[in-house]
Order: sequence, then structure tokens, then C-alpha cells
Amino acid sequence: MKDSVNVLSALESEVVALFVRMADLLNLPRSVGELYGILFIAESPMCLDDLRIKLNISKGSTSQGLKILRSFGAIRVVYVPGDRKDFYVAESSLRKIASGFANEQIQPHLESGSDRLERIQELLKEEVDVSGTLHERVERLENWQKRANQVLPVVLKLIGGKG
Amino acid sequence: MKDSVNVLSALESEVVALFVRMADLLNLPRSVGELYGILFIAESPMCLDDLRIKLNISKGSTSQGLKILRSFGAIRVVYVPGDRKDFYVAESSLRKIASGFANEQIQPHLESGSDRLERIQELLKEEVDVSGTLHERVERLENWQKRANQVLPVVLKLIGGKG
DNA sequence: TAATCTGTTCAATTTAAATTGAACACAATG
DNA sequence: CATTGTGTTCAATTTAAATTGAACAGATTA
Repeated sequence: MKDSVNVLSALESEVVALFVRMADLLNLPRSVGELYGILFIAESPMCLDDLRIKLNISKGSTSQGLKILRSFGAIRVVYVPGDRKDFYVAESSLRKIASGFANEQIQPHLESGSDRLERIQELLKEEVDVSGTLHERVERLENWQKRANQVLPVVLKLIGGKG
Repeated sequence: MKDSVNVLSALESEVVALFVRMADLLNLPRSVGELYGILFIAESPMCLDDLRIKLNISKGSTSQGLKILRSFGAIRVVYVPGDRKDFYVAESSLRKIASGFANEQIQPHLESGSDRLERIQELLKEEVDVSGTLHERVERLENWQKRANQVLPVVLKLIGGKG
């Protein structure tokens, strides 16, 4: 197949648009949404070049985007006999995707938040705080953090019902 | 008070940094995180100019940022006798902030997602789909959407425990 | 009425992030 | 060995988003 123009079908366009919007919501590059959208609706595994041509994006973006999708398990590499290219399919288990995303993209933020909160608690000791306002605020922060940490596991449990 | 430089204390800096990071996670402009951070740790209500000077940002950004924070109830306007400026305090109820955020910033995305899914279902009818792959994929999409819609209420319930 | 105060708007600018494409590394093939 | 195929990396570029600041609108005061 040549690098010829390959217009997306109406259905493909809509699916891609759906995942592009989702990527935006999740703070991921648009190209990541495009790639996942195509793989999601694809009838068969696709390789880097298939995707690059289909979406009319650069090799660099395609490679980077696939790397991101692999990093949280949204796609899987499948072996295609007689071809040494890597072929990809969309992971179909929402549970796996969600937990991968949570572990790779959310957890680090929560952890660095914890670190920072500890530093805040240290700094609070050095403050004069006659009214107690600052203590109250930092306690509120601790409370919020505790709740935030409870959310993720529940979301995963909820999302990961069966498939 | 003049527009003189007003360096943040170490505590303030850390709190601001915490909320800047959170703003980033939530796809909000950095300035929104800064504004909320300062109001969160502030001993007393502050007006637009107080915040602008403290953070050393422009009037436009300050105005826009406060508008965004008001839009989902993360801050409240308080009346200060003898002053016709608007003064702000950080809302202290996580429940209120979270539900405001969910309603204003998340819900619209979920709704437009629903719309798009309907359109996808329509388009599917026009496709030839002997293998049934496309049907399977669109059904998966419906299933995912159903689950996504279940998540938000539970998160709000979980987060909104008491305060 | 004019002068001042407060906050908003928006075109121009700056900044940060995504994308490109050429150079590269490595493996497989002839 | 050289050549071809495949994918990655990264400096330069493009794009999108946030920020700035001047102009503006409305409200208040003199």
C-alpha cells in the first residue's frame, strides 16, 4: 500500500472524534485519541504505517502515540506470521485500560501530592499562627487528600465490573 | 497598597504549587490553581487587586480565573462593609466544589459523548458488517458509556461525605 | 456633569505542548 | 559486507492555549 490518501468512513470519523474528545478530557495528545479510535473500530490488527497513512500523521507522532497507549495497556501487540512489523489491537477490557491509566498517569500525581503535603506540614510548624487559621487549613487539606485517595480504588472497582 | 512586589511565604508557595498541580490535572489554567491556592490559605477575604498583586499576574487573567472559580462554586463572594470591591473566600466544602465541577466541567462532556454515540449507532446501520465486528465494537462502546455514567454519582457521594 | 473606581472583554502576544521529519539505531535479509 | 525494513529520537516547527494590557462599560462619588 502506498501513502495514498485514505479518507475515513463516516463511522470511523465519529469513533475517532469520540476518542479524541476523551483523550482531551484525560490530558492526552489528540493523536493518541486518533490512534486508539482507529484501532478500536478496526477489523484487524494494524501496524505503525497502516495507522500513519490512515490518519495522515507523521511517523514520529505515530510512534510516540503508540508508546503512550502501550504504557497504560490500552493496546496490545499481536504477532502476525510472516511479517516482522509490530501489529496492534485495541485492548477490549475497560478494567485493564482504566487500571493501567490510573497506575501510570494518576498515581504519580497523587504521590507527589502526598510529598508536597508533608512539606506543607513541616512548613506549618515554622509559622506563627495565633488564630489557628493555618492549622485549620492544612488539616482540611489532609482531609481532602485522604478522601481523594479513597476515590481511585472505588472508581476502578466500579468500572472494572466484568470485562 | 501599591503594586509593590509581594513575595509569597514558603508555606504559601507550597500550597499554591499544590493547587497549580491539581489545576493541571483537571485541565484548568495554571492561574486558576494559583488563585485558589492563595484564597485557600488566606487569613481573610481578598479582592481582585489583592490577588493580582500577590500573584503578580494581569488583571485580565485574574478576572478570568475568578470567573472560572465562581462558575463551579470553588470560591464565594463575601460582602465587606465600607468597600465596594468584591471580596472572595475559598469554598471549604469539598462536596460543593466537586459537584460544581462535575456539573459544569464534566457533565457537558458526557452529554456530548452520548450525542456522538447516538450518531455512531445511526451510522452503523448504513454499514455492511458481515463479520459483525462493527456491531460488537459499538456495543462495547455502549457498555463503556453506561459504566462511565455510573461513576460520577458514586465519586460525588464518596467525596462529599460530610464537609 | 465630570472624574474616579471596579471589573470585564478581547485582540495581540507569549508560552507550553504537540507534531513533524530527518537522522539515527538495530535487525534482518541478500 | 551493503541494503532494506522497521521503529525511535529529538531539534525545529507548528498549533493551541493562556496571558497580557489597553480599551471599555457601568456604577459611584463629587
